[in-house]
Amino acid sequence: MTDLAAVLRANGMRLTPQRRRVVDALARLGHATPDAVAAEVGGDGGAALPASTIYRALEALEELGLVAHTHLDHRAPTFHLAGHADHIHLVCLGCRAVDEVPVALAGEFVAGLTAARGFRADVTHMAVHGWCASCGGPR
Amino acid sequence: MTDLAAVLRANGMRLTPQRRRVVDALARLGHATPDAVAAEVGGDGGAALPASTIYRALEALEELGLVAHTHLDHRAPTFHLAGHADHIHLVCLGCRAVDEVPVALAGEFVAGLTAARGFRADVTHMAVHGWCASCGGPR
DNA sequence: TTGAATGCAAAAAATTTGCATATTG
DNA sequence: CAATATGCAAATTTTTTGCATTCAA
Repeated sequence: MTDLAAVLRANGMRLTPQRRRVVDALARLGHATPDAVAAEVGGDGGAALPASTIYRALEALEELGLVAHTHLDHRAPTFHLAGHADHIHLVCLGCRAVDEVPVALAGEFVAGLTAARGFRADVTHMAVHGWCASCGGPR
Repeated sequence: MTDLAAVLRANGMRLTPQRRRVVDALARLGHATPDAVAAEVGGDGGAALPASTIYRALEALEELGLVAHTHLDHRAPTFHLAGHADHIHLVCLGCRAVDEVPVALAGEFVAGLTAARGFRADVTHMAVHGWCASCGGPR
């Protein structure tokens, strides 16, 4: 909480009520598109925020690593709080279902990337596409 | 080649010169956004194709598993031929650089997903975000 | 006080859709 | 021939930008 303000301030940024509302919305939703965030923010009785504010807030928060995003589907990016990111998304190309698995499953993979390229993967941003148990695969 | 036509026909679809040009463009580019495909298709001296045709061609080809896409950056999806997908993309959140590593690195990870959920991951569609060796990471 | 953020409105992008017409198989 | 695709133009959707004004620190 106050930590939020601290991180922002440490980077010459400010904790505005709008940004707080965006963070709260993400906390409630788990993960959501900018559009969904806008709807949630406006839904709590408060006045809706203009799209530009939502986008700029998400961008600012992401820059500091407080928020991250993945692409679960074709269009719209899906944002979530860094703290909420405790799972990897499995997106079925057949039925579009989204499943989640613990990040631990990718442990070796991540370690391998670091070893091979010095790349520190943020698996919490990851969406893996493929075919779920019920779907046939490309036909 | 003829295989392309065969797969399309087997699904009640047709191999039109436009679709062939889109496939050729992807083959030349490796991977590209719909916009880049349009530019490449138009660049070879041939007439440019309307955006809708490009989108519809990519959609049709993707449905059959002949083409796939990833999200290397925030916006635009990046398409590539199924055959070209022999690597995983590492996208640096710091400098936006895109590196590639062999899919083999994810072997165990993929196997784990299948074991845990019966999910057959198509790693060729995967983009892993994180921080490259030269970039500091979230600050 | 003072630079960072917001609101608004307008501009850009990026996709999608309707439909008459042209084409493939 | 008959059903699938294309071309075009218009409509959507999504995201970005400019700027005067407000507000957090």
